[in-house]
Amino acid sequence: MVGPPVKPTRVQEVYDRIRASLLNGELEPGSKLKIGDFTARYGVSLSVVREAVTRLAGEGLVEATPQRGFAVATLTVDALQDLTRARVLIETLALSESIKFGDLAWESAVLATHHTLAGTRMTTADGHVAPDFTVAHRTFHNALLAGCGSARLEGIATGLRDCAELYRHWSQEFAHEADRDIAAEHRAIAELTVARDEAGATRALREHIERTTAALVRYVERTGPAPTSAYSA
Amino acid sequence: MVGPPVKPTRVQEVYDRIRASLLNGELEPGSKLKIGDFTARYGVSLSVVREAVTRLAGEGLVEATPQRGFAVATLTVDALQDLTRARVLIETLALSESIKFGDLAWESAVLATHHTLAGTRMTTADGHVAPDFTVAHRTFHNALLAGCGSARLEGIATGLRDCAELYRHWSQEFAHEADRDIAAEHRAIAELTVARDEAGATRALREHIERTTAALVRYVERTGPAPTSAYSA
DNA sequence: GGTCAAGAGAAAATCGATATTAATGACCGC
DNA sequence: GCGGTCATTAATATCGATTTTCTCTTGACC
Repeated sequence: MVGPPVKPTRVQEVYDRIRASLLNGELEPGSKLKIGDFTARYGVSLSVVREAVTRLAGEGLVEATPQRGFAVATLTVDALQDLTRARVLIETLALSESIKFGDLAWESAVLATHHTLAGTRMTTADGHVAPDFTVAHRTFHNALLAGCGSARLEGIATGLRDCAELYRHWSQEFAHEADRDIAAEHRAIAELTVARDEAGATRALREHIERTTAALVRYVERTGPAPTSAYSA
Repeated sequence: MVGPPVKPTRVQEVYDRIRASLLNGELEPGSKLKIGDFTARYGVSLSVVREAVTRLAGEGLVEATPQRGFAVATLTVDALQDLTRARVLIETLALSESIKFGDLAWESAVLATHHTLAGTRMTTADGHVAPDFTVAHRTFHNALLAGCGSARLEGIATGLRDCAELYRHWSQEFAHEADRDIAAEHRAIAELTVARDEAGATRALREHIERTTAALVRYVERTGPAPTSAYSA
């Protein structure tokens, strides 16, 4: 009888905070993560920050280069397209499985999370991405795949999505996708999914993901090959 | 002009060695990984071992429990079946993509690695799994998926396979699968793959994976719920 | 004018010690 | 005699200092 520990360890706290910063777009892709800065900001020792960042590197949110430290994952157009391809393949796979095996509770969750998403404004008054929206968006997409019945598959899909999320912020800040009706895309995905239309739902999801990438590519190509990579020179 | 670092860091060395030990079945699933032991064995400091093990935990080869240290990943029957399902879905997906998009070099590599595998004895004189075979086996399976054109997808598949590899040793040591002709399975997979028979090849791969799991399940059920988990009590 | 090399400075990697926390077993009360 | 409580012990988590490695600047040389 051992409950999951009640008191989070320092590493866990720091990990959570840095991760949130990354996903909120508070750190520029490609920029160096100086361990020293974080020790000061969070009032912990090198080791703690180091371990937290090492974990993030394992998830692919951060790039680790021996002897040269850590940097927020950079994204070249090539890498972005590989990421997108992997996401499309794996997320549509998970969605197919969900549609095949998902139960009523899953269906209900899809509807509920979509309703929440639909009722959340995407941008704040000053034009930034609303934190609420980010959360609702992720929750909705997670719900879609939650019926697949495989914790591993779900985890993999979520990990890939988080990698992409790193950059979604940057594209949305700069390349307002005026020509998209994102709400409609979400609605279509939700409706086709609960209607158990496997082909339709996966197609809608694929297009949704690919449109987001297209916007990202436009952004990356306009900004240059992403803020200086740790290597590239 | 920055080449990949020539001199491996201590963490990297320790990481590699522990990882190899895990994959070679030198550490019993579920057993605790005492940091202190490793510092003595490898002549490095706590921090180094800790970081190496943290990385392994990120890959799923090791379980980390706050305040209670690290243990070799345990495998319940449930978790094993989830792992298998994820592997089947993702490896067959990657194989399909390979068959669709793989080029001549990929085809050649499949044939070459299969030939090597076919020419390598599985067990040593004393009945253990031959290290050569383990390497050849992994190389072959990697080659199958290498044509999929997505480094990410390939990496994910490899990661899942490594997780399973952790236990393959234990099943093979104890449950000699007399009723299987593993060589024939590999041959079928290789032939169907180079023949670009997508349905056939993926079916053969799926059955190959599922047969291995069946043997593992027999082993786990016979041995009990795997050598005492860090939790379970 | 440009290239390359030496040196100062900054950052990462590693270490050994300290503070916390969990596991172990003896001890006491019921 | 049994269950529970409290010291003891072992291992983890954290820290701050030291060593090693890279980076950037400066200046000599081609």
